[in-house]
Amino acid sequence: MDTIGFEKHDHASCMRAALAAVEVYCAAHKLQFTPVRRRVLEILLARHRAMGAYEILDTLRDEGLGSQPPVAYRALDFLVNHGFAHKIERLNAFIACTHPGQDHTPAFLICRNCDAVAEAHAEPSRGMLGRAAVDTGFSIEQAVVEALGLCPNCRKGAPACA
Amino acid sequence: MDTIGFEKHDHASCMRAALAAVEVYCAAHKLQFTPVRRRVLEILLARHRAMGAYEILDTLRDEGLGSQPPVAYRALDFLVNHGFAHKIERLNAFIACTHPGQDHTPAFLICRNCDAVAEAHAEPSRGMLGRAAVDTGFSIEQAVVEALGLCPNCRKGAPACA
DNA sequence: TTGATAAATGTAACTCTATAACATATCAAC
DNA sequence: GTTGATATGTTATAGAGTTACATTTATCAA
Repeated sequence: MDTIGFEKHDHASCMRAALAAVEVYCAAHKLQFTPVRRRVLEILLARHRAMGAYEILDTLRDEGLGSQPPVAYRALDFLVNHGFAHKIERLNAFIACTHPGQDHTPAFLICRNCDAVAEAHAEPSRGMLGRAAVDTGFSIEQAVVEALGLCPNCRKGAPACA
Repeated sequence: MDTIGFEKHDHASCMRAALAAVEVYCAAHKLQFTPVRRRVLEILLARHRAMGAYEILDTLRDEGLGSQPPVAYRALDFLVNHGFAHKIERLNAFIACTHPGQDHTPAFLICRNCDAVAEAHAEPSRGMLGRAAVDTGFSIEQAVVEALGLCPNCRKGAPACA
C-alpha cells in the first residue's frame, strides 16, 4: 500500500533522495529550483512532519532568506503545484511529498496525538466517491482525503511519540 | 448513492424537515437547541451552500443575535459536533447536513466554478484508505473526503450556476 | 551583448479565519 | 432557591493567506 511515515528510517538518505529527484524533475521540466524553494523543501524534509507556513517562515527569517509571508507562500505554492509537497487541509499545514516527481493523488493518515502524518495513495475515481460523482454527473479533478486517528506508536500507549 | 445538492428541490420543506429532525434529536439527547444555534442552522439551511463563519456572523449581527466571532464559532461547533452541520476544510466554510441525526461519514463534491457542494457518503474504513490504515496499524476515527471538480450544471457550459 | 520579456523576490499593508480569556447570564436538578 | 454546569457577551489577539507594487534576476532572441 506504500504508506510512509510512521516507521523509523534513514532520514538523511531519504532527504537526499527526495532532493535529487526534485532536481532531476526541475531540470527536465525547465523549472527554477531557486534557493528559497530549495530551502523550504529542505526544511519540510528535515522535520519530516506537517508544518505551518509561519513556522517555515520563522526558519527562513533566521537564515536571512525572507521575512514576509508571501516569501513562504510563494515557495509553498511552487512546491505544491509541482507535487513536491502537499497541503494538509485539516491542519492548514504543509508536508514534503514522499515520492516527488510521480503523478499521484495523495491520501493522509494524521495522528491526533503526535501529529505525525503518513502519506498513502488514493484513487478517488474508484470507490464510493467515484460512483457518487458518476451518478450525479460531477467530474472530479482533485481530491482531499485525510483520515484522523491514532498512529501505531500512539496506540501502544506512548503519551506522545517522537 | 444518496447524493444531494445539485438537483433542484423543494427548499422550504427540506428546511422544515431538517429543523424538525434536529429538534427531535436534541430533545432525545437533552441538548439545548438555543436561539443562536437554531438561527445559525436556519441560515445554513436557507442558503443551502457552504458559508464562511464571518458571513454567518454578519447575518447574526444584522438580527441582533451576536456580533463577535465566538458567537458564530460556538454555534457552529455545536452543530458540527452533533452532526447537524459539516465543515468543508478545503473552503474553510460550513454547510448544513442533509440528513441530520443519522450517524454518517460525509464526503463532499465541491464545484470549483459555482461553489455548490453536494454531500455523499464515504466509508473510509473500506477502500484503499482503510487498507492502508490496517497495513500500518493506524486506527481511523474520522475522515475528511472532499472532491473538487465541476458540477453537472457547470459542465453544461453554464458560466455560473444558481 | 544587449535589449526585451517573463519569472522570481522584497516589502508593506491588509483581510479572513479562529481562539483565549474572563465576566455575566441562564438552565437543570436537587 | 441554591448550586453547579452550560451558554452567552465582549475584548483582545493569534494564525492563515492575499493584494499590490517596486525591484531584481533569469531567459532568450536579435
